[in-house]
Parts: sequence; structure tokens; C-alpha cells
Amino acid sequence: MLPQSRRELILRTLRADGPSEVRSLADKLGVSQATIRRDLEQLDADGKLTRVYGGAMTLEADEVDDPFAQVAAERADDKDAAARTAAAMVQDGETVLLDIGTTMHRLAHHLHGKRITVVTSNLAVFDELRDDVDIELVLLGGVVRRRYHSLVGFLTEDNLRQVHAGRLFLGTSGVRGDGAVMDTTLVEVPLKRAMIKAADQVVLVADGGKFPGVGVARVCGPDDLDVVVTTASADPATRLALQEAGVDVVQA
Amino acid sequence: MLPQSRRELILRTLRADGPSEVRSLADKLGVSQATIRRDLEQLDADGKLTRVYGGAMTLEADEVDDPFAQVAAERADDKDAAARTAAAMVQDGETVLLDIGTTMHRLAHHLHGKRITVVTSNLAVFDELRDDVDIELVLLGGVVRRRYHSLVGFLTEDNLRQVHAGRLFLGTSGVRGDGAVMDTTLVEVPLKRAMIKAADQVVLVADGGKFPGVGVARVCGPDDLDVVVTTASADPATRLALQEAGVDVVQA
DNA sequence: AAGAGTTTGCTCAACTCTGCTCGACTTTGG
DNA sequence: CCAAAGTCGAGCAGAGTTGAGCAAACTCTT
Repeated sequence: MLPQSRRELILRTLRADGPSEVRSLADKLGVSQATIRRDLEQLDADGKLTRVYGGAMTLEADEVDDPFAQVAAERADDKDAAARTAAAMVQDGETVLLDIGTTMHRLAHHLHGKRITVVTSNLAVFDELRDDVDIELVLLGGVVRRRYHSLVGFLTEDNLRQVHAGRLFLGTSGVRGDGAVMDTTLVEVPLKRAMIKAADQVVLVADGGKFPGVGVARVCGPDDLDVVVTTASADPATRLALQEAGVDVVQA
Repeated sequence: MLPQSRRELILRTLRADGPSEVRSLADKLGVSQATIRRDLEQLDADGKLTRVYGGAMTLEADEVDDPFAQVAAERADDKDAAARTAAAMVQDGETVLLDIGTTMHRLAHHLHGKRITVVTSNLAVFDELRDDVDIELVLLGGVVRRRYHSLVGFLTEDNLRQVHAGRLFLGTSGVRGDGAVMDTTLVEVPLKRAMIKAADQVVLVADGGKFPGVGVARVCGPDDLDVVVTTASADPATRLALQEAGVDVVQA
């Protein structure tokens, strides 16, 4: 068995069975606990899982299939930097709409302490903010998608037609060279479009590793974006394409 | 069990079941009280819960549903019996709509293992069922009311107009002598009415202590009910009034 | 076929977690 | 107001976990 395969198997096991101990993983995969520890250490550094005393837990089932996984180590910090910068834009009294995905969860983490209204169908955001009494929290209806920690479906779209937010923070699987925002999860595309319609200002939060990036479906073009928050590693050409389309590109 | 998993389980337990004692948590999780104390200490330091003498509670004040809250504690067995009987009516494949309130949370607890679709705006029900992969869970949108563990507002009503369920399980603060269903929380009344419209069959679940009972607002009359699940202590006169209105009164 | 570089399993000291005990403190019920 | 019961936090020892170092096995290149 290849080390890389073993690591993917570890991630799959975590996603299927939840938190696992070092011992059980070692037994299951037929290697020593020392090897598992090294695997977990690396996967944690890559931001693929959360290392805890005695084992590991899943983080999210977000970008596991990400072809840019090699640079993910730097990108964990990158992602958080982008999320923090985006969160800093939010002023007390605002109403913000938060997309699905781990980036938005990190962003929500940096919203603590603000007196704002947050609208979302992201269950990770909901869990993060549900006990923060300073934040008015509005959850969009929908079918619970456990793997993606989100609510989706026509109920969500329906709710989105009834709400309005000053600012939308949008996530993505990648931004194409021409500035188009892409996504890999088809069911989310109509939701993202509905969110764009429901907000005055659209802020795309995407660490540099997503420039240029791919995805199955096109969510929107650069014309629909007002601001893009990214990091230093973003591809200059894509960046230029966005700026030429009139998008304000902010570097975290 | 990983220490970290245990801590998350503690938080989830608190959200689902309300304030817990150190002893009951220790029993439930199979560890010593000393360990629970250390967990609570850490979670309190992290701002995840509020430590109180003898146990812990969620950050927000406890769910004081109605003036009957104290009585509810004493009537726990009664309430649970009614909830269990009501849950037993549900067959695999059904779609059920669950009202707000602690009774519905107990009912949800007895739904584990069934392959059904549950629609609700009750966050305690959501917490109870969110990890049960056999259950398709649909959450109605709305504003998070932390004190009541629920989602309310026009988004909820809007979603309710779009969904349909075979059966609605309805809670109440009390049933009047003439069979009218009452409620103390005004904001929930339009929701309950919308739920009644969205379901083929309306099942009121109310332990005997709510017969006869009061409330500020009238939710619906006995004509809107199909079945009432209650317990032995229910007032016979109110019971008769219901039966005369054609309601099937089931005793748990 | 040999060498460089990586991966793996083992050992060991440091650390963390857990359950226990004990004295101090808080709550409860007279 | 007092005493009994329960709860708390500190300290301790044992069990388990961790990361570092090291040698053997393996892979890839030359």
C-alpha cells in the first residue's frame, strides 16, 4: 500500500466512522502506531483533519478532492488569513449572508464580538454562532446534508427570495482564468446564484490556491462580484482579469 | 472514546437535554465525575458552556417555554409516555412535521431507528436527529430563538407553505374545556396554524396535566385535530368535548 | 548494482489524561 | 443558625500518548 493511499484511507475512515483513535487506525491499516502518528501529523498540517489527543477527527468534507493538495499546508494559514481579512470588513449593525463551505466557517469564527445579523444555510456557521447572543442568527430552511454541513434545496432558495443582506460572502472551489467563479457541487449552484441576487455587495473569499482553479459548474462571472479577498499566492493573470472587470481585489 | 469527542458530546447533550448534572454526565459517558469536572472546566474556559454548581448549562438561559415549565419537570414521566406513544404511530417511509417545544424533542428521541423524513423548526429536534443517517431531516428556515431552541418568523411560515407532511405532531401549553388548543407564545401561533395546513393528519401530543389548560392565544379548535395523545390524568370533561368533536383520543 | 533519499518500526523520556483521595466549600433542610 | 449531604479543586499515581532519535527496509535514480 502506498503511503498516499493510506492517508486517503485515513481521511475516508474518519469521514465514514467519525473520530478515530491511533490504535484502531493502526490495526485497521496494518501499520504501526508510529506511522499513523506521522500520517496524522502531516494531514493535520495540510488542514485535512484535526489532530486530537489520542487520535483525530474530521474537519470538513470540503476540499478533499482538491487537486492542489500539495500546497495545502500553506493554504491552511492562507485560508484563515483571507477569512480574517474578510471578517474585518463587517461593521456592527450589518446584515451578512454566508455561503456554504469551510472558508465561511472560518470567517464566522472571526465574527464573534460583532453585533450583526448573520443569514446562512451553513450548519458549521450555525454551530459556531448559535451561542453568541450578540449575533442575530437567521437560518435558511432546507434539507440537511450531513456530509457538507449545510442545508440545501428549494426551501433554501425560497427563503433566499425573501431575505436581503447588505453583504454576501461567497466561497468557491476555484476561479477560472477569465474571472468566472466555479463550483464542484452542482446542487449548490442555484443557491449561490440566489444568494448573489439577495445581496447588495458580493464578496468572494478565496485563498490564492484557488487562482486559477476549476470546477464543474460556472456560478457567475466577474461582473457579479464587487470585491475579492485573496492572498499573495493568487495567480496574477486571473487577478488582472478580475480587476479589468471592475472588481476590487483585496489581498489579505 | 476520544477526550475531544467526549467534550463535543457534552455540549450536544446540554443543547438537546438542557442543564445536566456532573453525575448524570459521568454515568452517560462512562467516565468518572472528576473527568467530567475537568471537561466542564475547560469548556467553560473556552466559553462553550456555563459552569454552575452541580453541573453545567448552555450559555443561554434555559428554555423556559411557558409558565408550566416547573410543572413540566415533575410531569416528565407523563410527558415521555405520551411522546413515546405518539412516536410509535410513525411508520417507515412517513413524512412527519414536528412542532416546537420539549414534548416534541422527547418524541424525536423515540424516532431513532425509523427510516422517515422529519420536518421541523425545533432546534432541539434538530440536535437530536442530526447524526441519525436513517432520518432525512428538513429544517425550516427562520430567526434563531435561542431561549426557545427554535426557528420562527416569516421565513418559517414561507417554508411551511411549500412543504407537506402526512402527519403533524403538535404541542400545546394547554387544551381548554371546549377542546380549543391554546398557546402562550404569540409568535408561534401563526406557525402552528401554518403547520396544521401543511399536514394531512394533526396529532396533538399533550400530557394529562394540560387538560384543561390555558394560554393567551387560541391556536385552533377541536375540529382541526384528528388525534390527541394524552395520559390518564387528563380531565374527563375536556376529553369528552374532544371526542364529541370527532377527535380520536388515545391514552398513553 | 550501488548510492541517495525516503519510509517504517522500535525504543525511550516527557507529557497528558484519568480515577482516586482528601480537606474546603456550597447547598439544603431542619 | 446549624448540621448533614453534596460538590469542588488540588494533589498523586498509574495508564496511555506523544515526539524524537535511530537503524533496517524500501524506492528511485544513476
